[in-house]
Amino acid sequence: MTKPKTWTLKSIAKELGVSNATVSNAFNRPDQLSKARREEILAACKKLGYYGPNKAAQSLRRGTFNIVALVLPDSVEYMVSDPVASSFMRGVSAVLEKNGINLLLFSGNNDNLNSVVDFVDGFICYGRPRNKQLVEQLKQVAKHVVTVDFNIGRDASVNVNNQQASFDIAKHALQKNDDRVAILGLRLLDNDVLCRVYEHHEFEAGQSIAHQRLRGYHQAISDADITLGDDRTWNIPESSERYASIAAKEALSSTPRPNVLLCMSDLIALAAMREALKMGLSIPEDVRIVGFDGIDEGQRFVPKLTTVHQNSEEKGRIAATLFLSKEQQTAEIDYQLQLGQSS
Amino acid sequence: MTKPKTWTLKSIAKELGVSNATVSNAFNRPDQLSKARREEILAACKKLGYYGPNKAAQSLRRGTFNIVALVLPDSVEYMVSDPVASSFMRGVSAVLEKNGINLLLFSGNNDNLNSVVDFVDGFICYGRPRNKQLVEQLKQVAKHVVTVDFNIGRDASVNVNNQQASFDIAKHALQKNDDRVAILGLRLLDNDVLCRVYEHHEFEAGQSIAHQRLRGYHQAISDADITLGDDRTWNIPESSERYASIAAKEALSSTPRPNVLLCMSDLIALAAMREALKMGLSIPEDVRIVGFDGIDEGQRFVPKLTTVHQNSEEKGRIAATLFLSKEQQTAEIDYQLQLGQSS
DNA sequence: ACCATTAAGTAAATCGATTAAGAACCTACA
DNA sequence: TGTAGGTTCTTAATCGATTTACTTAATGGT
Repeated sequence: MTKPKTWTLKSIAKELGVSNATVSNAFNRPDQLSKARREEILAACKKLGYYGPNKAAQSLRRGTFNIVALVLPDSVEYMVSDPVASSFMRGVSAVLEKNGINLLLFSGNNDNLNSVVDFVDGFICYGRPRNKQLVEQLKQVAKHVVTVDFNIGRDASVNVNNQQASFDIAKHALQKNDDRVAILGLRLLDNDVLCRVYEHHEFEAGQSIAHQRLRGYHQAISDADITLGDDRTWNIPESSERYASIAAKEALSSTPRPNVLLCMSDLIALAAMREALKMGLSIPEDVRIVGFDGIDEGQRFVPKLTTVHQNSEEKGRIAATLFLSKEQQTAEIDYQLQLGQSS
Repeated sequence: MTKPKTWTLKSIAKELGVSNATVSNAFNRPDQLSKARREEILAACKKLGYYGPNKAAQSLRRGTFNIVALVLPDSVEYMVSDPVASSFMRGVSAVLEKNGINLLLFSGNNDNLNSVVDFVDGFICYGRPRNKQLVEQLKQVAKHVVTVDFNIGRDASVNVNNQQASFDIAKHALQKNDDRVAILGLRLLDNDVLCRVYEHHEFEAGQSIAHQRLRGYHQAISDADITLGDDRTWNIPESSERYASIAAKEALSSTPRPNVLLCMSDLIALAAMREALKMGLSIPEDVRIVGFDGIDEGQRFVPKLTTVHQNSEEKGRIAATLFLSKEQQTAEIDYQLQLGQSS
């Protein structure tokens, strides 16, 4: 009788009276045995109920897994709630699904990549994970990594052309050469401190998103024949309402009071708008404010935010494609200026 | 010198001059070695950059993976687009994340569970997968399976109390004992055929969702002293616009023309409403129509659909909890009648 | 001083596969 | 007939761990 247990390559081979290798080859390398032999084996396996080599063992041996971990900025919960993030995920999954690759959701709140690193082929990392240890680990991990919307200086990344987009949006906001510009920057510095930034030289060659955007702003400012004061740039350590409000308040109270605020995220821009309105300023008459991202709330706000909007789903598709190609490169995605009444 | 390669349990053991088993025990079974030894080993590993046993190998040996596959009814794409599905996912992920379990998304379009079965602990299956082969495989697979919103007669499942909910919604729709009732059933039969169903006896003990709902309807009908004709029940093989429209048209043209339509899904109910309006009937004056599910479109439709609404996020939490408990049971989740103008 | 326990650590089998190297056979050509 | 070349299949090492059964040493009771 046939054995009652669940079949393994070994037991099947013994049952059929051939070697392990032959069964393995029947499934994986048709050129290694005669066609007749192969079909005979495959048929027998089917009949006995052996559905092919165990994937876990196969993966261990081969070192490939057909799984990619999607590292989320925050909890999985956040990811499916946020429409921008959802459409990114839609793009990623469409490409992976077509290639028979499975998607593992990995929360950015985890503090250790190690819990998954041993059974995935690599990582697609959507935005900077909340837990900073993860970032450090991603820099070091010996697998392919594609980052989206941020850089860690390795493998591939997908970004909007930050410099160009920032240039465009700044250009739109600037109107006269006596405009008084201030910049509310996001993560210009490595340390987590909210402060004014006086020294700009070090940013000129920086590859971080913030530095790219800063260069776009600078270029537009210089194109408009405006001189940017040494003390007109703020660094906000994270995209939170609290920090943004403090920085915005400080900027709007500074002398000379800015009439153009270039903000590196919509969240910052919205906080700035709230502060400005609270101070009795009118937008855009007294101060023009522009953001970056294109979040929904910006479009619902009164006045509607002028910002840079990106195609998230395409971003997902590109990230996944880039991952599969295993190439080291930086891809750029399209963006559109979304013109509101805030500038 | 320390070896330059990536560490394995074996190489670490050799380096430290202890056996494989001792290193393994240091990580997994503290009681198997002295505290001093253990701390010494752990410290040395940390120093050398060995972050613990390889998870893939560990999983192969142990047969546990800390991954559960979420089987989606359709593509991943669909899942993140649909708000009800998204909130279900949110519930699932919240519970799993808390337990250190990873979530693998598995499309219901796949035709083979085998591509993942070897490296997951089991399956949470949200609704009947589009690909029917998957259902067959789920019935047979030697891992824990929790099904949601449908039954395959094994392990655990999460459902609304279909019979009670159907009873309630039918009760609400029925008003006088001369009401002429028709039932638009979903998957009452195994075969994929759109037809009238004349014989009800076989359904009385059936455990499928459809049979449970049917019993609820019957109970309400009999409570209202109404006699349901032998030819007043339709079977719709799948929840699609096309089938639903055909059945609805047929039911609304039958004699005596029904003035109450009990529909087993919102999609069916909406199709029925469209057909009724197309036929010049007014709702609810000429015909009262109720659905089941609580999808958004039903609430936007004019007249607003009366239906049964469920708490999807809680459903997700319960499904995950049930999965983790590995118990074999059926859980019920709350529901509310959502009263519109369609009845 | 003797034997029974207990603690600490090790050797080796095992999980389920892949694959390089080589054996056995067959064909064909000089 | 001897040998080069090509098929076809097998042997055995390997991936990176866990765990049972066993050895050895230390402890304790009488």
